Amino acid sequence: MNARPDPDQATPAFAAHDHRACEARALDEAEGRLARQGGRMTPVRRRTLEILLESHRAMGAYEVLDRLAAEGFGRQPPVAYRALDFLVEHGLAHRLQRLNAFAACLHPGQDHAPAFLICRACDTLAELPAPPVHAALSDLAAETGFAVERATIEAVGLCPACAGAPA
Amino acid sequence: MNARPDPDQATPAFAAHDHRACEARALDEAEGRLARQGGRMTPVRRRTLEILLESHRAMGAYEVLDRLAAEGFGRQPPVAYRALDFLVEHGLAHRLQRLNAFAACLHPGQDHAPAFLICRACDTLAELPAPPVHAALSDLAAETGFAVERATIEAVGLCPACAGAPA
DNA sequence: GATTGACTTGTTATCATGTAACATGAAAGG
DNA sequence: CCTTTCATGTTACATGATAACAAGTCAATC
Repeated sequence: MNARPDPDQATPAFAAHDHRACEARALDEAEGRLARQGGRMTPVRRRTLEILLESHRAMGAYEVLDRLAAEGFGRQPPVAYRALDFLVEHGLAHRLQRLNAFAACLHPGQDHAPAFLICRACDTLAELPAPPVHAALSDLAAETGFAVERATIEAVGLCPACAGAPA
Repeated sequence: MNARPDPDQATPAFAAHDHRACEARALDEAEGRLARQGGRMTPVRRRTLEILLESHRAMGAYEVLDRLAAEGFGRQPPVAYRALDFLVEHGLAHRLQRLNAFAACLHPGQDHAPAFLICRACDTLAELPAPPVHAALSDLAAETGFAVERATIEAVGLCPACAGAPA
């Protein structure tokens, strides 16, 4: 129930902190991680990670690309996408995803706190009422002082049918 | 603990069911809802909803657009987007969102079950370790027989700073 | 130290997704 | 009938993402 554990561990992003150190530590860990995993930390990749680390914000690939181009790296989309993909693959960055797709609502009217289950084999989508999950999320967020207004909860996996009969 | 409550209420999407009835019921409820809310159920909108209801799948806007165009409606993107937005606004469809953006990972190495908190005012993003939320989601999913492999949990709201000093 | 092979970077071209801005058309209300 | 409002349609563009290919780098071996 301690809302502020070791700041080095929990890094709330909202709290005031020594960002320079925060950045340096992440870069440091990255180097170590890559050394152990055999990945190569090249200039573009390092710079890309630094750019991402500058702010506690999610950035679009093209925003990153602009920065890279301004510093003499290639100005074509693949340059940024490749560096970003590399970082994600090695656990150094996250991709915040969106499906950009629509589905009919099967529970209109009921109070809405849905979660979505998407089968990666047959693309079937199930909408579940998920108040407990939303509650768990809101509680966690509240510990950092964040007020959740809307939440997106999507799971990818295998539906019973596809799990039973893998193609 | 009943894995199969009233099928009319829980509609698992994965279970065998009378889809014709399922579709009809949703359309029916939609009409009622719009009548109460004052929304207008026009031909494009109705057709769009029907298309979405045909399958338990999420569809891309351009996929819907192709269908609409083939049936004599406009063939420009806004036609589909407007109909879909309308349905979403009136609670008749969901938009499965993802941010399509990147952020540096602040907890590399730790076992990863993160949730993201995105402040809508300052765009600051916090990454939280959220095993309880993932656990709650997996438990819920397991009740339908779905095996979660990856989950995306994103919350939009106000960070403490922006909540305290609303611009 | 030359050669090979894997990997990285860069390019061009194209596709997919989403929106802004404006013109026309139908419908409800006075 | 006229006005206001909302729906539909268009063109044009912004943004996000990838395929396919050419060239450079680097380490390891022969």
